[in-house]
Amino acid sequence: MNPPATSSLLAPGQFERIAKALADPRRFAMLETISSALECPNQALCNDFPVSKATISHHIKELVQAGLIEPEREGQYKTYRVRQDVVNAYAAEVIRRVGKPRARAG
Amino acid sequence: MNPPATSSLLAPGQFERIAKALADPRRFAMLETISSALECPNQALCNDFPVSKATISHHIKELVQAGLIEPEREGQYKTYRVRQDVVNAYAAEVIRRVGKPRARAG
DNA sequence: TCATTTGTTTGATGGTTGTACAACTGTCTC
DNA sequence: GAGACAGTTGTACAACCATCAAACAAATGA
Repeated sequence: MNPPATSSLLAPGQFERIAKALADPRRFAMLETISSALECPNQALCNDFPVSKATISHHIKELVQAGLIEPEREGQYKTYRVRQDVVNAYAAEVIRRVGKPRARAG
Repeated sequence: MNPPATSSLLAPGQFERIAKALADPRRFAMLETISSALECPNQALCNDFPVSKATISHHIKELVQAGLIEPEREGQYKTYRVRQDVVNAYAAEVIRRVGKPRARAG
């Protein structure tokens, strides 16, 4: 029962999914673009990245499934927001797992 | 010690390399294993993971090239240590880039 | 030097993934 | 409903990658 501190935000398997989502440079750049605006319309991504809209949709899907961004419908359009708490939880989890010497459990 | 800024530790391109290195679950698990001991001999990895030594060598190489671990020769054997400063710098860089709303450059 | 142990490199292979094109769904306006 | 715009999905392909087996290299010990 005791939900531990920071990592409880990440569902099982989410850590790996995030790691994979962040691994592709283009996808990470898209995440940065989304992060650079409070609300990023999909079209902005189509303008900023020289890939087809299908590819953008694919990357967006990965980011959403990783829990890194949240889509918002605005009528015909779609915008996205970065889940900063998830990003922070991921970074914290990385540090917790490999960022400091493990306690000797002794 | 006062490790100055967090990201200056990462060389150009290292961020992407680290992201890719962390993306594979098995490789990350190896990094965890190395992190769990102050010095991890290669044999420990061979015992803990059901993959061939060639595969282990390959993953180790990736981790070294990403700057995440440092090899140490001990005569016939080899051990590894996690560069916690690099891990921390990576986590900090993730947060800096996408972990908080971008300043509006104002 | 030879044999053993440890780790690396090479070549091959099956799976994963980033990408595009085409077709589809959904929404808005008329 | 028709047409236009925005985004998704299916299919296909090329590049990448994790993996192994085998050959190779390096160090130890007899």
